[in-house]
Amino acid sequence: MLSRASKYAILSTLYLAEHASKEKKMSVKKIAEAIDVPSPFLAKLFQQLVHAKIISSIKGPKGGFFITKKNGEKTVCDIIENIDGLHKLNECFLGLNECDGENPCPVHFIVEPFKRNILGKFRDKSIMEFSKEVADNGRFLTLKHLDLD
Amino acid sequence: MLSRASKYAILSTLYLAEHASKEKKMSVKKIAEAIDVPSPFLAKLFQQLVHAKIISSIKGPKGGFFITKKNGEKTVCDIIENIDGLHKLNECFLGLNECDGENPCPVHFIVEPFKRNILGKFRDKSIMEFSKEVADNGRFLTLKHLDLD
DNA sequence: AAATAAAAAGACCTTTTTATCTTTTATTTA
DNA sequence: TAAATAAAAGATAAAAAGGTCTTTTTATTT
Ligand code: FES
Ligand code: FES
Repeated sequence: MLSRASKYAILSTLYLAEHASKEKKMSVKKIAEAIDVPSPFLAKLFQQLVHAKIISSIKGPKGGFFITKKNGEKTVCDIIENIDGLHKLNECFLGLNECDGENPCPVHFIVEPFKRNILGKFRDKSIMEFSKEVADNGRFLTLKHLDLD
Repeated sequence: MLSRASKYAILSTLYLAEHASKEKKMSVKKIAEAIDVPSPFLAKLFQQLVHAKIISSIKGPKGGFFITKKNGEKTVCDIIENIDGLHKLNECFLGLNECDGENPCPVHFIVEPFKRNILGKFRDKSIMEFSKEVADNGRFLTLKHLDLD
């Protein structure tokens, strides 16, 4: 449904929202390490997110990425839109050219409520609100801590 | 979530279930045309499905693909398992290494019920039953008929 | 038996996605 | 001002997914 690129971007941005700020910027390397994604790839993605004003960056020593108040008002939807395109969230589960109730595929009426639900989740809360909720509810952005094997 | 390969395989098999039988076999070409998928690609997929005893085939003139009573007892799950692997239906929506309620990602509790639902749909009905339901409820396997533009 | 129709098998090609590497630019600090 | 640090930009590479083509095998029809 979502590309890896989008998934990396979402998790990394939420991580950034929780752990960085204008006063405490973070380098790509640190973030990539923290949530276990390939850092040069993440660097590319972050470039796009900066461009889309979803996150901010400053070059040089003591530089890095962070999220301003303004940035934090963007949504997870905005991330997806800028990496994959929003249509990726609305494709037919079985690959029909369109997903709509007029011409439903065999699983449309199972899939459609889910899609509405997740779209709402990604659209109706700002990244800052979403991030707070994630932290409050003890959701995970990585399972790195489980690699005890 | 599912690869195109799986989607093609599911749609084509359901089409076969509805339109072919031991007495009325169908060639790849006809099926591919009917549901609008690339025929050499579908040929490959059907090879795998024959191997997995999900569909049957006879070579030569008057040959083609069809579904026996025995075949019809398989499930859509079996198709997915043989093309993509079932794990594709159980991956974390945001790409965490595992999807489980002990270590949920930010959207786990939205995604998990949907996954259970769709898995049930694909597992608890035989392909023949599923196909009948699809026909009875007027679900579509292609939107070819809409290409009036 | 010869011609033909269709699947099986496997090699091959193309595009997209994922990932890396290198150079440049901006900023800070010593 | 020089050295160091970190992002920006862009070229490149590797892998996976998607798709095509050719040859072989099998069955049927004439
Ligand atoms: S038509 Fe297939 S999911 Fe809506
Ligand atoms: S943990 Fe992400 S969907 Fe279950």
